[in-house]
Amino acid sequence: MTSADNKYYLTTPIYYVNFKPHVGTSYTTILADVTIRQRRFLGMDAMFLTGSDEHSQNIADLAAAAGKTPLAYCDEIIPKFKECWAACRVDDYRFERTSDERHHNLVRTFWQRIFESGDVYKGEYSGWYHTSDNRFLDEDEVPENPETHPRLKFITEEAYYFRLSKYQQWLEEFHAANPEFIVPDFRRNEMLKRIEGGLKDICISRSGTDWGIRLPWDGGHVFYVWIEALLTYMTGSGFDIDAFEKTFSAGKSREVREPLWDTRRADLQSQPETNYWPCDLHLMAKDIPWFHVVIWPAMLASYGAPLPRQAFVHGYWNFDGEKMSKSLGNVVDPYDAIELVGVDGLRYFLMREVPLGLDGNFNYEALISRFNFDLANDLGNLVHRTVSMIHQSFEGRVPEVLAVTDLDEAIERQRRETIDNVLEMYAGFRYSELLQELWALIGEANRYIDEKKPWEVKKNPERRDEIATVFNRLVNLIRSVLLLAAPVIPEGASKFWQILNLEGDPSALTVDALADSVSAGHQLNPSEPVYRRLDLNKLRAEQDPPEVTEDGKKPADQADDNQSGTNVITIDDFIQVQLRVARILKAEKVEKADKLLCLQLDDGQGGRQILAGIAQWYKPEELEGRQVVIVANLAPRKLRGLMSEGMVLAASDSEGRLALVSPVSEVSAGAEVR
RNA sequence: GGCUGGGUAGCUCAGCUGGUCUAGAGCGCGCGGCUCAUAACCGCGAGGUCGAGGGUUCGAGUCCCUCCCCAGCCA
Repeated sequence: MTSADNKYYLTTPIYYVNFKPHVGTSYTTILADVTIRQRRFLGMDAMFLTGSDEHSQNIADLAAAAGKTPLAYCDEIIPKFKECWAACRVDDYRFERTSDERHHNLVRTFWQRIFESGDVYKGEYSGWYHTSDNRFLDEDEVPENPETHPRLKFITEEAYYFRLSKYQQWLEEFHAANPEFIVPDFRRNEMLKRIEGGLKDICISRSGTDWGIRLPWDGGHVFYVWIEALLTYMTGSGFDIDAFEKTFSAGKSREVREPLWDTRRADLQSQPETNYWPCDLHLMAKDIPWFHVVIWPAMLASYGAPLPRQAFVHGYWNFDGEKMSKSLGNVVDPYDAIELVGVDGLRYFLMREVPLGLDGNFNYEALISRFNFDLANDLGNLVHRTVSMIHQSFEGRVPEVLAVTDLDEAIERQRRETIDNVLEMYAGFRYSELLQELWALIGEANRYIDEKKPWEVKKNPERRDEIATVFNRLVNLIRSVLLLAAPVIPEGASKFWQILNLEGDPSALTVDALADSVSAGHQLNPSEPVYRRLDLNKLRAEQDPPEVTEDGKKPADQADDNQSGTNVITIDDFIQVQLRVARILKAEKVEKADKLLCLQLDDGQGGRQILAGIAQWYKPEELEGRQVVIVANLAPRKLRGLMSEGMVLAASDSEGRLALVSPVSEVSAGAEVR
């Protein structure tokens, strides 16, 4: 790329604003943000556009139901999107609304030219219209009794059509000449097959509604949403269509740029009014590539504007293997994830979990595991142990490289290779692979520490030079990792950067910084954990609603009983249950639960709280001071909003009588029961 | 129904044009080591008929054929 081609412009789809964002839209937006951050790191003038698609019939309907104008309705929801992006650490973008006047102007001018060129004609359309998908259904999509469907309306109307069919051959040539246009390639193949299958002209207007942009040549019609919404990509790029029209008329545009897809930014320097256009990348989920790789290029070809360079089609997010849907109630709210593992945790998970273009599976256990293992243990602990040791043995100053061994050279070599590989993977949007590559280096660094045992410097001062080298290598390795990972984990990268007491912020630096290194004698700040690992068991307990099992009755457990038909267990099984004696310090009834008592116990290990279903048999006051036997290693869980960390043993007979189990004579609290 | 891509350790998946794959990684599990560190880190183990069957080849997760199952796109 030449310096004239230093701009990088990408778009997310402009979202329907009829509900707040969920992980799916957050994913696309984070994908955009990571890409933009990385292109800026490469020194590019990178910009991304997102926005709102407001002219759909179903927004008009929702607004009407709420007694508002569609515009006012959107005004209220849009801030929710912006807040969510801020929470995801996506904060530098342009937001374009289809209701924006600048956009309306562009749409009118754009289509007026196409209309005049003869690619638009008047026809009639009738069919079943889906009011929330905002499109007419194809014949074969119409359900059995469409009249009973709440969102379907039969509509016959005069309409204008765009001659998409005319562009079939052109589209085939375009895609043949631009094999990288659609990523990943299995999506490309799907689209190519459909194009080969033939193209129908598409309806571009609707009548009978006021909500939308009027056709400049026929005020009785409004543009069909998709047809104008795609153009926000141009509006948002700063494309000045009026200026462009002038140079176009002067013969400066199309003629010097055939074929249209050969346009480089350098060619456009005589036309600064194009601004960030043409787009370098359109990001989208797998439901809408048809619009972006077929209709959109054909529209641009008809108009005569430079074409976008690439479209990246990603998959959907499932939840626990099931489709996420509002009716199933399993739609993941990004705020929930952020609350648990922070922004970096969410961003890292989303980027790490999905290979190029495939569907992803979201579940909280996986989210937490990734956070704990990769961010807290591998990366976080690597920085923490390294910095801590440098403080202990080298007064917090990065030592000099003195004696260099094979191992030191090997780790340095891997550091360099990783940099090259990761940069290449960023270029191809291979985020999951790249994070694996980066974490392989982190793993290598942890191994390096274990092999070099730098803590021994205290006992073996003669190893001081050798160990000095180890720390120098480690600090520089960590620094490289932070620079490369910053687009994905901007928050943590910045905090680690501060611990290393480095200047600026890794997100604000560029590739050149990878060639620099920390000089010997550089003073580090004290370390503290940046990512704190979460206790999965505790969280799991808090999530489980109590409901059943609090009366102590055990449902037949089919999973474990099928070994030999009996209930015999081995000593190994038994030993796993940790039984201890504990003294009841305090007992009180739990509100709104007639069986439960909340017990405070001295278990000889600092005390704990257990909820027991014994209220019908024991009064709180007669329990205080008593010794009982508890299961000490039972996973904690929440009952009636209170934590229960274990279980108190009690015997119950066939007549339902219940008696607590106690040692026959006093023993010290915490005594093991065997 | 057509087209495309898959079925590899308990789970999630790597394995390009056939031979360092006598089949790998991460997680989980088991055992061991270390102690600088966020109960973190490091090492070892699993004996997986690489969906089933047949074929090509000196040699096949890796190529060909048939079948079964799953996913995507289209009709």
